Amino acid sequence: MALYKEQGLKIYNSMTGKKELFTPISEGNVGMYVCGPTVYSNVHLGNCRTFISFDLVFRYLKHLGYKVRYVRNITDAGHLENDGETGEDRITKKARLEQIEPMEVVQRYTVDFHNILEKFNNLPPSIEPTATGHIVEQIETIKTIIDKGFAYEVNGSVYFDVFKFNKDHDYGKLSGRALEDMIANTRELSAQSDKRNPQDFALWKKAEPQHIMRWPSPWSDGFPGWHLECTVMSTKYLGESFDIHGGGMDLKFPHHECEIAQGEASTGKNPVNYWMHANMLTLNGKKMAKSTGNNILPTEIFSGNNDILSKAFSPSVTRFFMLQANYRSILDFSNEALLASEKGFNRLIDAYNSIDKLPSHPSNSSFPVREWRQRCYDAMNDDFNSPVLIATLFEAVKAINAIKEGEIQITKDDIEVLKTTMHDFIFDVLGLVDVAAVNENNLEKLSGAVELLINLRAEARNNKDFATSDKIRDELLEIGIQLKDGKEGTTFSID
RNA sequence: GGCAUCGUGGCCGAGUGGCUAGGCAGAGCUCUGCAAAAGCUCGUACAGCGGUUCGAAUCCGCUCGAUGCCUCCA
Repeated sequence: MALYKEQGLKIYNSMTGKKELFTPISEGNVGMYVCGPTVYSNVHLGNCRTFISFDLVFRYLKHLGYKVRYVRNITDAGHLENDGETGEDRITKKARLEQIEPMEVVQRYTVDFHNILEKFNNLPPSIEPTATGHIVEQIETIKTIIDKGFAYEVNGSVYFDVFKFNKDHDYGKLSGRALEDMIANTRELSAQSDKRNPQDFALWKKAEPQHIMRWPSPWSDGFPGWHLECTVMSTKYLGESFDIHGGGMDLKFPHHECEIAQGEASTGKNPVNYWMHANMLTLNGKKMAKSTGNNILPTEIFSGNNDILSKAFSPSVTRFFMLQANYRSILDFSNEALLASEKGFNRLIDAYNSIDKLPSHPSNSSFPVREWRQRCYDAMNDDFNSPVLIATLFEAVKAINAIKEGEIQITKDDIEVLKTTMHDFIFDVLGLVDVAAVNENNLEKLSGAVELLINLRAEARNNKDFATSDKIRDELLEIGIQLKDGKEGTTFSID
């Protein structure tokens, strides 16, 4: 029996503001769409948080036994820097600055995006469609929306008629806005507009002569509106209605609101059952953003080459740091928080690695392993509450250490359950990586060498030659290998 | 200005109408040749002011503050 049948997963639905029991449209199958990046510069850590959050969702759904189709787009068509009617798009601008082709920009930063997410041990999505690869489909959807009367053409551009849509639909229901309020609070736009109303948004834009990224369409040589690609590609690969749509909080309005409008206008159906929004990662208390320069790149964290951190941190430690907060909470990035996470992470991994050496008791188990395992699931079932999961895993860390000390007992069967559960959650669900264990072949040789030193040190200690024993201990520590004297002998860990 | 979210101990961060997660840091103890590691113990926090309640940090109202969105952004 699939796990999902016995575990009641609840998801916080941004649309209703409530945690709801998750029931996919088709039993056992999940369709999930997540808004991907615009590839015009290096992906920064704030971007990564969102994708790590949804990687957790993806991993847990899979762990529960669902067959998941995870679609995440790459926005590679040029979109304008602001809502003005003229101006350069981001990708073209970058291309001009770096004196390369726009598609070279796209390629370069798509590769960067993939590399970084791989370092964070994110699983690749099932389908990663690009906006430029779906121009034909986007044009078809625009035609449909025009036919249904929810869009109009002006001077080669096509706009979505928000006012007309709002007459018998609710534009703003996701973000809790009312169209009337938006009208009252509309900012003055200096640029001249072809729109009937400022709230209308572009489905197709006629390209200015200097605009390089352009495609022919029935209305003009131009390019699609930003919101359209997600509607088109989610519909194409997941259907007119699908289960989960995710993205960063900052996309809730207007991007996701527009997606709903486009979907409902073109198909008449509610496109998404569960909306999920990952919250922002802040730096110095402010949102990380490419446009303001308030950000840090993952490579700067891994290398330690930055002004914020006192040392380098591995991708897994960084990921662990993020997973210690709920995806719906704002999380502030700081050196102190990373240092704390690193210690905790190492303690967790060390405990896991020591399970194999635990002594078993023929009959007694004073640690309630099965009850504990269910609490791990309970945590994740409660809207992917990774911080509570981690807290629960630390209960096992305590137990493991207590067993090691001989303070409590556990049976062989329970050790097996403990180990499997720890492995499932640490590595499969949370997606953490034991850096030292990655290269197992070399680790074995290294272990042999360290064991030799441990034995030499033990001999020296027996002979009360503490100068030698301390030399071995201290110099190993300097290299990054810590010896740990316990009741059952000495073990070691590698930083 | 509008909409939204949030304000938890030294720091990071969960959670809940009554039984006060977890990590890091700190103090004491145990173990140890010394240390580290590990274990045990300790610290009683929920912005402020009112209200509802037998009881609220948890519900309601107000005040203050922060952040996000309202223009591209994960």
